[in-house]
Amino acid sequence: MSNGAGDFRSPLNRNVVVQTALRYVDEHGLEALSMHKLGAALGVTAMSLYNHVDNKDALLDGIVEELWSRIELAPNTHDDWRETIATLARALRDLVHRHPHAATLLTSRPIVPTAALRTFDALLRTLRGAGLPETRAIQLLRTMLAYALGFALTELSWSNAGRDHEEKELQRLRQISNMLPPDLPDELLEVGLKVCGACDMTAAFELSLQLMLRGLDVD
Amino acid sequence: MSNGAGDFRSPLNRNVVVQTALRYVDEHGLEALSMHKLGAALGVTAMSLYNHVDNKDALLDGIVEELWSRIELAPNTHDDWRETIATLARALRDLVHRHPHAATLLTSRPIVPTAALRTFDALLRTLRGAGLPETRAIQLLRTMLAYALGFALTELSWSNAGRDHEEKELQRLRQISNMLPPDLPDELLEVGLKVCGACDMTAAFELSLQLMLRGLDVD
DNA sequence: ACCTGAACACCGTTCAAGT
DNA sequence: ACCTGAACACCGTTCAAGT
Repeated sequence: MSNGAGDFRSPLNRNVVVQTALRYVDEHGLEALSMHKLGAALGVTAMSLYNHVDNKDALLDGIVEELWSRIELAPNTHDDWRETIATLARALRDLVHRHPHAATLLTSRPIVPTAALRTFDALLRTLRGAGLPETRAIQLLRTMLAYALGFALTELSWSNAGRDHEEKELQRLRQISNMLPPDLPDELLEVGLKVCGACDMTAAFELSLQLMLRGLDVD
Repeated sequence: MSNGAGDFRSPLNRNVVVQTALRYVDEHGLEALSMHKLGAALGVTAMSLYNHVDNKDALLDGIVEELWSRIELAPNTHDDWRETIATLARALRDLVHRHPHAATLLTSRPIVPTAALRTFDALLRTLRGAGLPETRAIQLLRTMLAYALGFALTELSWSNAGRDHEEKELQRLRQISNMLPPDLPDELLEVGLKVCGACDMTAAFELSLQLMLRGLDVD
């Protein structure tokens, strides 16, 4: 018996290593991920992972690839390019919400995986098909990327524990005050509660999204 | 002689520890920061830092505080609230650009320092003074925060080495292709170059900014 | 081809001890 | 009050050795 999973386990490969790493981060947080512990989770020692991944940085890059490959664009039923681009924004925010602990990697690892480019390519095609000039389409894409990713990441970082909006008001306040400085002057407390208050973030996201698209529209 | 700086050095305090930490991250990158090395940079052993900071997480939180306190809002000369909010967006992007290695902390540490709240408070006052309903002002603030932070962070992560736009075209291409997968299909290469291409990011930022503000305007 | 043991320098953190 | 030495468990990574 050479490992806890028995001897019938198929040999490791890069893909299962990366998949397991993402699952591990989803469950235990990014800081908890180590080569040793990931190895243990796979019934193997840390050193064995280096047969499938160059080093830890490469593993993190692998997670980013995996994230981009899991983006789920809603089917583009409407023939409106504004809806198409809104779809990307929602899909990105969804992705961040599904992987809150791994999402920061999307802006901290400087790589653009194939899966991301495929998504961009499809979107640019649609936009061009709708008659948008190419430079405009690219600018639009970049803007939406930045908005959706930025919104989701700040939203997440400022309400980390806040799973659902179902929680009790009192513990919501407690949670917000944990993010605020303990020595916060009274006159700033109100501002903190307002800006960090959970409210309906989905609605806020949609509203700003529509505003942006309208801004593009009147051009 | 108890340390490299001589015996006349004034005793450490939390502020100089945090300041030095930020400077260290600015120079050597976030990954390079360790308690041991920060101690050495201060002419002291790692353990001594724990007299001024609870632990490394608290140190990182301190850096986030420091970052927010270094935001520089351009003076609000115009009486136009759209310019006021644009000023915040530019200041945030500037801040990220001035501290590219530390900036990711802004969305990975779940705290909202006093300096941030003070900035928000001033802005909300101005917006209310211009006649905007409070809920609208807050939503506007959140949107701009997300947009500016998101734009700057994605911009940074996808052109990490790209210091100035003055660089040679060839090495710019080389740099981009470093971010792209080595096995990228040809048909996606063009998309990658377009989306990641440096172009004039400041202009792109401004353009989208104006579009968003215009979207708000026609309401 | 894949995995391991032993080993390395480095990490965060503690605690008792020094001044 | 502030700093240190010794010590701890835990990192990432290498390499020679096993199958």
